[in-house]
Amino acid sequence: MGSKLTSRKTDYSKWYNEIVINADLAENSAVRGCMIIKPYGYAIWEKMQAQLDKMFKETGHENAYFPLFVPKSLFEAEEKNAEGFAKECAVVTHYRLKNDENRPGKLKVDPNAKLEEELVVRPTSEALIWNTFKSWIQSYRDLPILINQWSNVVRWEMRTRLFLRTAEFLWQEGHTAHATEKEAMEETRLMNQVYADFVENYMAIPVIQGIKTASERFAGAEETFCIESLMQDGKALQAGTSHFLGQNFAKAFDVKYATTKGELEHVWATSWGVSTRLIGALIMTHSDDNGLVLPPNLAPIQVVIVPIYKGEKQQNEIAEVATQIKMALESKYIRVKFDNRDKFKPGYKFNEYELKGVPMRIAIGPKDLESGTVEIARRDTLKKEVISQDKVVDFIYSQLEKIQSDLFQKALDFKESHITKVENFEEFKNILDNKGGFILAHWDGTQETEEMIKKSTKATIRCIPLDSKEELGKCVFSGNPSKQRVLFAKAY
RNA sequence: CGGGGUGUAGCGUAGCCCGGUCAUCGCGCCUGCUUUGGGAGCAGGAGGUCGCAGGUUCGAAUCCUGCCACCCCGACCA
Repeated sequence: MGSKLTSRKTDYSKWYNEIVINADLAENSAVRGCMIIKPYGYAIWEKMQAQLDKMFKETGHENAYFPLFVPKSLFEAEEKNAEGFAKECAVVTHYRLKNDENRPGKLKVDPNAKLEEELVVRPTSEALIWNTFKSWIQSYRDLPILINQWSNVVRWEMRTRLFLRTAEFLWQEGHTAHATEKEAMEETRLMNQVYADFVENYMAIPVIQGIKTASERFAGAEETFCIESLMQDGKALQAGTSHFLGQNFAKAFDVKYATTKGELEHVWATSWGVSTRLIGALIMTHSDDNGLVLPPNLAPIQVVIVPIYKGEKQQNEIAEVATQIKMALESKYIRVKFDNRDKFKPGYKFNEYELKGVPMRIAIGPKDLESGTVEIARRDTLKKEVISQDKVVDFIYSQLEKIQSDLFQKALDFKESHITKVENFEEFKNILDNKGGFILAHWDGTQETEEMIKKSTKATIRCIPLDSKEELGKCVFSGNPSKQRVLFAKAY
């Protein structure tokens, strides 16, 4: 039980569109890939976006938008960042097509339309944004700059995975500039906390906050904070990251400010982002074999009303009751859909909305007309109850809250029961193979050990948890002394 | 880029090893009637250059050659 995104790919595709981009960007190399954005998935993303946007603004950020294309010379300015992304960049080399004389009616890239300088389709926007920050910052009075951008980015991964790793994805990227290291570090931590709050309270997904090891760090960052979540199949998923960039980008783009004493200093930076990958996390955390299970706080439709009737007369009678209930719920800001389509039978609709994860369903039939009741079903538990019509609004209202907290609690219980402390490598491998989930183990702090463990088990260090306490021990792999436990898991 | 696999109707597939009324079945779609409290039933119907191009043969979805596309596993990754 418990759904994996992969095993349900076909099912989920039923209500999603697929947009596939195939492009020949250069004559000698076919550059291919696909982007998958699906209307229903997008509706969920919109809800997430609205809430995150609110939280960003509450923490003092404002939205801006920067170009899609990054001139190559600009892209390569911060070397580590450029190197980290070099292998996954889509590159625009030409600006025109023309008729292909060998294939009538077909087009080919016009070799005469080669760009002087190639344009990189942004895999992330640090370079562009820092190039802009350079012109915005002269004095300490200009700081801090707290910017967020909602955008799409392209990363040409070798292999894609629905929602988790698509060639193009939607995300937000926050970029901030600060006068002091301390302030930048505070910002990094703050935004990681904002992510944790959002994911736990709105997505009902428990997370572990921590910092990444050097090898897992964002290219160009000094420190990467993250939130790690656990999927139902026991694999970990990085749900969001917040980077302390130090002065790397300021130095690469020569961004200096005058201090109160009139001295020139490089500014300190952060960047942070979450993406449509979160939709994947949502699916893999809560869904079951009947389809999606959405937390009420994010469900595009929170309540669906399905009428059951024989004949037009009865349909009209029920529609009247349904419409009243709909209006009453909407007055409490509950998102309701009354599905009065005659083309589908009730059973079909029940299944359809279960597949879509609508948290609550109200069914109204002839029996209910007589007794003044409705039947209410919960998506997460699949339990049904008959409620009198005058109590529907209060009942739904409280149940939506309950579903939200129950979903979180269930996921939390799962996560807590899948964090295992191990003391030696045998145990480590055993837990990994038979139980899955997170493993808390001692690590000697070296990259070699991390690499060896990864090679032999495919488990990586997800993070060094923020709340981990100092505890002397021996590295689970090398036996060398260790000061604290770190969090391992197989990850997506 | 390395290793495996698959291409037959909108989707999922049988047939291929053993060439010959084999283009199969399910879902979906259309029409009609009956149905409607958990994905309806019956009857009828539409829809296919069997990935593309060659070759072998009296005859190719089936055998051979070349190409193309896609999928899975690895390296890479939010």
